[in-house]
Amino acid sequence: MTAPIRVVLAEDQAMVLGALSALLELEPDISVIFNAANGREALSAVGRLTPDVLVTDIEMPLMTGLELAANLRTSHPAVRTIILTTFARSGYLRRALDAGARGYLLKDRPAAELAESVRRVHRGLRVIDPALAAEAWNAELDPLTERERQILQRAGDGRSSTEIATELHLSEGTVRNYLSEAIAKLGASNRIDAARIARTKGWL
Amino acid sequence: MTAPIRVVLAEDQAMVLGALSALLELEPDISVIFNAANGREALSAVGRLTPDVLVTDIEMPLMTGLELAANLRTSHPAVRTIILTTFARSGYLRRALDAGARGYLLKDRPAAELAESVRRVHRGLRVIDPALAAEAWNAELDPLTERERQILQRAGDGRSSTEIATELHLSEGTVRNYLSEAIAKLGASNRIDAARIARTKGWL
DNA sequence: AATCGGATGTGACAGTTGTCATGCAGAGGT
DNA sequence: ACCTCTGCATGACAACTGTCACATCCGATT
Repeated sequence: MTAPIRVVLAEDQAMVLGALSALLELEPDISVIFNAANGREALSAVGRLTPDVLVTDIEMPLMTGLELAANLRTSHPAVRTIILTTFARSGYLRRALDAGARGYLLKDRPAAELAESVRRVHRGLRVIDPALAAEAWNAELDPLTERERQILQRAGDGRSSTEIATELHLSEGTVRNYLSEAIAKLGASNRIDAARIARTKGWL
Repeated sequence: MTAPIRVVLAEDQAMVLGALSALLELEPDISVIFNAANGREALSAVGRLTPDVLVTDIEMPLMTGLELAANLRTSHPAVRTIILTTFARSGYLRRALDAGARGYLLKDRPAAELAESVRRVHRGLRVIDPALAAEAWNAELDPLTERERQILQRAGDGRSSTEIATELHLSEGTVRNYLSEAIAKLGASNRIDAARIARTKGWL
């Protein structure tokens, strides 16, 4: 028998981390050598242990999974990264691939796919959630400008045009113009709807 | 040796569900007899299998964990329910306890606490996340009426007063009145802000 | 040099939202 | 019966929001 695949796991919810670890440890050909609670911890573990595969969540404190992937791409190119996340957002997938990730897996896929994905990625293959890959193929690009994004974020948090204008040193009319533009671009019916849509696409 | 504790698990993210199941199955005195993907499935599984303990997430499609707990309290009072969730919201905890839950556990607690909590609850004890319990002690009560909650939910999704009025068979003025009330009660500056505040407290 | 897109601004207008006073009907408590 | 609370409603007014037409400035592309 060949040596097991050595895996580092990164996930900020301790119980989910422990559970995923238990799940992978059930596989005789896979060995979880470190459980990291955030991206920073994972980065240092990878440096010390040089695993074969890294499985990481995206939204974590200190360092996100996407930042981690981007970092490892240059510092440890031999380590193959799988992003494991709740979010089926084409914007995230795009960023993950740009960061050199070899896999993008959703937490609502069956548990068996995790080990299988680790094996595939270890063999040098790519594993992209099929539904999301299809969607990303013809997904619109982010139509928002940087200003529109800034303003939409704040509007989505319940700030008024006046407050946003003050905060960003703009006139109130300008803020309303940007929001109107964003609403039109996203086909939304008001600022809140627009913020919601942008969030689900991973553009905020 | 006594018979193992029979557990039904409910969690909508399949991979997390499988992983938690694997984690509990590692314990010799615990046996996971059903994995449910939502509250409705869990409800029927409990009816068929009458487990000792139910471990359930809150936010799930078709039926939330809180609704499930409330339902089981009367239909199957012998089944002890543990809520396992990401959200440290005192409003959720309060609703969970009102719904007859015996445990409220956060997903960012160590993995070992899950099995331990199952055992304690099975022995008839309560298990409440200590930090959250302390916070809930002096947390404000939910000031919203049922109508206000319904309307605030929809407003927070970007629906206009008119749309909400049509959907709920109310007049537009009434919808605005309820929103105005909710905004005042929550000390918010507009409907969006109000929805945001209510959500972070677990009142939506 | 000419053009274009992005960032910024103004002014005007219509539509939506937030507030308040006030009213009415039904459910419960005294 | 009487009172009070809650849910629902209306109307009026002020404030906020969304849209549009138009204008200026700047940097990048052609």
